[in-house]
Amino acid sequence: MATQSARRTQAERTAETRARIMDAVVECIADVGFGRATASEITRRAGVTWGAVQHHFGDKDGILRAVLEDSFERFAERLEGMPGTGASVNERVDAFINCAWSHFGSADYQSTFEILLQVERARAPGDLPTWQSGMSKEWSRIWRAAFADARLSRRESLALQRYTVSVLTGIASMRVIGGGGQRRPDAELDLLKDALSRSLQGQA
Amino acid sequence: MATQSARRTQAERTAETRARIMDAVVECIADVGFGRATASEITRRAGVTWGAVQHHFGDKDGILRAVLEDSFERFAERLEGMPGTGASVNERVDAFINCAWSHFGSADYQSTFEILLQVERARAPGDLPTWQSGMSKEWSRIWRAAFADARLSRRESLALQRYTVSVLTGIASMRVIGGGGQRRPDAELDLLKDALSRSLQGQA
DNA sequence: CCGCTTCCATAACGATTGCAATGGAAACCA
DNA sequence: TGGTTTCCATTGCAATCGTTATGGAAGCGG
Repeated sequence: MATQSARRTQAERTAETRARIMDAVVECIADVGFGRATASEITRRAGVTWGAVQHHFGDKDGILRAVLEDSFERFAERLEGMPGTGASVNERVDAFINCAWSHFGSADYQSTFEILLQVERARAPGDLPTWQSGMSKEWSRIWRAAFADARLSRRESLALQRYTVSVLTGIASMRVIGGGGQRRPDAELDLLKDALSRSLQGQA
Repeated sequence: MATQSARRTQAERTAETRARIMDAVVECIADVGFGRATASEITRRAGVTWGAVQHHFGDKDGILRAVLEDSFERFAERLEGMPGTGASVNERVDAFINCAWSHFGSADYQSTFEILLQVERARAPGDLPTWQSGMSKEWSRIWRAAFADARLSRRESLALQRYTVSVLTGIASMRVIGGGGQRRPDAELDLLKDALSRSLQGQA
């Protein structure tokens, strides 16, 4: 099978190697945690050597940043298909949260989250926070598009957005530190949806 | 000054050395992040040598666990002084969340949280999750004492508790990965309080 | 078919890590 | 006051980390 590997274009080889390395990083962190996701462990899982990593990503921080950007990108793509102002507020909230949770609740995001924490703590004081530079703008744009008809001040809207992100992040975090959170946090998500629907409809 | 140090009881020496080491761990993680909180950096900040750490805590994991336990303990103590069922639900919710946030929002908790993530990922599959073994019981007991009069099923009560912890954890997490969160998240906390008050009073 | 570039494996390197072993000073107990 | 225990500094070590330098194989353009 796949003995075509003797005949592949450079672009194909590059794409596959990059994907294998990035997948290995995510899988490795998910399995043994960030602290034990060493360079040798990553290369072992990816089935490549460190030379390959060096060629494509430069150094270890390079892979981590690439994984983060990839995660942000796929999240933004996922959010694109949100229903417009045609549907009811409740329906839009439901779709939005479900979609967002399909990202925050994914196994991959647990790894991304650990990378995010680690990279963020190593950030130079002058640089923009990783979340803000990578995700905040997309998130905010899509949010405004989905809930453009809500009668909220800019301040109120931002607070709601921050609350949403915080809750999703928190539920995801608890799955890590709380351990056995294989259970789907439907109750928590429902509480979040209620709060959103109520606030977006101006019910103080 | 403090040349009294030539005359101190063993218990005093022990207490001070332990406190200095644990404080150094927290301070170190808060400053440079868990990844760079190495043994030498910790001992440098504490003004002791590794021998002292080894004597009191055994190994590095020992310090981390001690810091976690200490954090849990102080949190439980803080929660003890909650008003009983005399006050109104709104007042109790307000006091409870303010008190809980004074823990989750503290600078120390950021370090604790990073330790928690790291230790949890290194946990053996059979062991209890750190949060559950260290904090869940106390939390649940105090919660039930504070809101004993709420007409909620056990399932609903647990969901509310989990939601509360998730939101607080999430807000705290966003301060780390979002960077500039020196701002007090009053708006988010208000949204949480509203959800709690409403649910505890049975307003579907 | 052949130079050239891209891609990746191999094999070292220096720096750090956390830990074990030993020794001595201070505090306690009699 | 002398023996014992507690406390902690020192030193050395094995392991491992991430990185760099170099060489060769695979695809590409002429």
